[in-house]
Amino acid sequence: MRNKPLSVTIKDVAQLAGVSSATVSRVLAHQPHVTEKVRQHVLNAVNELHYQPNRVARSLRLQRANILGLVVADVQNPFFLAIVRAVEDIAIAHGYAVFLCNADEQVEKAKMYIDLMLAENVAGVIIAPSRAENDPCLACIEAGIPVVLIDRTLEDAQTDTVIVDNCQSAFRLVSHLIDDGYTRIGAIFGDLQVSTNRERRTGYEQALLTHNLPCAAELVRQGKPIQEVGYQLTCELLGLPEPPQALFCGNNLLTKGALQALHDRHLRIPDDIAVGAFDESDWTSLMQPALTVIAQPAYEIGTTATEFLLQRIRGDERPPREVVLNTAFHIRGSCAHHR
Amino acid sequence: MRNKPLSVTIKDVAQLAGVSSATVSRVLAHQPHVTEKVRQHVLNAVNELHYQPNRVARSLRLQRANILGLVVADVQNPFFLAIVRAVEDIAIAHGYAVFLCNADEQVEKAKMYIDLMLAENVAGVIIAPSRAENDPCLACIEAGIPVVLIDRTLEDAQTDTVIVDNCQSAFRLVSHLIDDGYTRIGAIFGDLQVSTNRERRTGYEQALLTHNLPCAAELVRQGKPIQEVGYQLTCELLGLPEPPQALFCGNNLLTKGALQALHDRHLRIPDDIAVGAFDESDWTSLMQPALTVIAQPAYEIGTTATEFLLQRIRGDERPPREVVLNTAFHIRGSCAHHR
DNA sequence: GTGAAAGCGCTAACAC
DNA sequence: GTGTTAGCGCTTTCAC
Repeated sequence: MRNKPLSVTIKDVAQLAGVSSATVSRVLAHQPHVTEKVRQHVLNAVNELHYQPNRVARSLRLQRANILGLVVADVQNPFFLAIVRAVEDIAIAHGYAVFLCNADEQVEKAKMYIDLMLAENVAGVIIAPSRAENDPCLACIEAGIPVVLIDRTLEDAQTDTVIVDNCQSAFRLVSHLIDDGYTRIGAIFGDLQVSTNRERRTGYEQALLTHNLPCAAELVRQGKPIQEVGYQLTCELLGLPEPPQALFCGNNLLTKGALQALHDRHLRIPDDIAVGAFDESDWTSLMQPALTVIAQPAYEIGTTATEFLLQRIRGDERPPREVVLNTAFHIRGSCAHHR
Repeated sequence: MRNKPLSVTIKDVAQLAGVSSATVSRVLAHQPHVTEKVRQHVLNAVNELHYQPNRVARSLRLQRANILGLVVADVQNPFFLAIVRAVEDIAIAHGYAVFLCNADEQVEKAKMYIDLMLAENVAGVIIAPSRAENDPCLACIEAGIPVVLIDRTLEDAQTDTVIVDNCQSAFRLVSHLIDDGYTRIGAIFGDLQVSTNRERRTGYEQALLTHNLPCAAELVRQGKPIQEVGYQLTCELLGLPEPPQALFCGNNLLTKGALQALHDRHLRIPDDIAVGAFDESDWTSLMQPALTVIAQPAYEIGTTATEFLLQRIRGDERPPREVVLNTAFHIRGSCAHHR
């Protein structure tokens, strides 16, 4: 085993400053009742020794680490990645480290990570699950740790939630397609156990109904929100006796699969089939033509959630809040007037 | 403040099993010299109480947490993201959590994170910096913590390194362009302080020299490896009196900027200009035409580095190793026979 | 206003 | 083979 050089402890500082470790602790915690002179001595000693408090010891003593847990369903999804960055930015600014957990669409992995976070005494947790399984998250609430949910709601969890208006956003996009003259609009969604996907489908259906168009069950498909499934579901739609004129993709990974399918069949966008999708990605504007999308305020979701969490950690006992953030609608070349 | 319910400690287990906490510790550490009968009693108690060792207390006691630090230059870069996933997978399998730090191309941020990691007693660190600044990383080595560098080498740091053969890979790609008949090949690279970028440029130059082509200084540009800079550098090349027939992009973010620039000027690939690039991204095969790229074995870099790090943590004192992994060359539609 | 001392949960040296 | 105990570095009563 490598031998780690001993680091400078609070005792070293106390000794150099000629006070007790209790006093050093008080000074660093910005507590009152410390003489200004003593305070200066302590601060000088801290600087001289480059003292950095041992976060582990503090965690053990306080039974709470200055760490925020963050569980996302898939870090490779740019939507979640933007959230990760936001949470990190805010957390760091408040002296918290972030324990990032990539559940990777697996409930067992999420559970394992949450147990790990609890064992690390995290101060609070932000969870952005993609599945309906709620067990892991509830464990945190049971453990008395503040929890903020993002991206989707959870029926059995009464806790702060930050989401977007999925239904309204989907309604807007599909309505736009209808206004462009498309009447036969296919749609692919992620698992319907997830509130997000249910709401997006509802928005899709309501748009059709509002414009007196039929909701053909054959035009709506759902599956695991990954690229391969997007590819397959799109192939199914294209194989229909009467294939759709336009396609609504309910998630950015499904979108990638769908585009791959259209590409492989040499279908031109929007001439052969129009496309509108949920989620902005860095390649959506690079495409030829660029993709019409609903952009979620991912970064803002992250910052809002983190601020809520920090409030709870500080002891805020208000009843749970649900914040609904606005999406942005970017109309680009992937849909145009039909025919 | 919320009051956290008391968690079950090693003492509770000891009491239920009718042994001392030391024995429980021994059983859980898989130490020998424990009667099978006692062992069973302890394990039963552990299961019954759902005991989970407090990782914080263990860290404090051992002066070393079961946490691996991972510092990447930019998590939004798919290359680093793949590494993140790899490190996580291996670490978790060995009972380690991962403390992910996104340096975000900022040395100060990297330094701050590294201080934080040291204060958290991480067992070891994997660093994938994008800048030449080496200070933060050296702090770990000084602190006696095992360090594995990935993606690039660091002259003043004698420590394990996992990289790819950037020079050879660039040589291969540029040679391919030359074989296709392109003689005037522009190139854009990230900062030349970074070994990776220097090597890629060397490969580019050697390919030209080997094929008896001139190395025109005007055709080579470098800057911060971000999309905006890629855009700008490409515009500069296109603005030359005699613009390049082909473009070699030395990094995936530069590539995105370059493609955006070509797109904005309505240049067709490969008819107007051919493109070859470093790094596979999820959109490179989605493009029309798909992009010819050198794919780095990002996941393998991550797994290799993590395995090295775990060996060092276990006390391996071998001299530092440098592993060079192979890249893959995917020839696609973005370059074709010239004229 | 400051110090002494206990103790967070765990491991490892030392008894027996 | 198992128990007793000290102590990791910190915060926080409780004295004075």
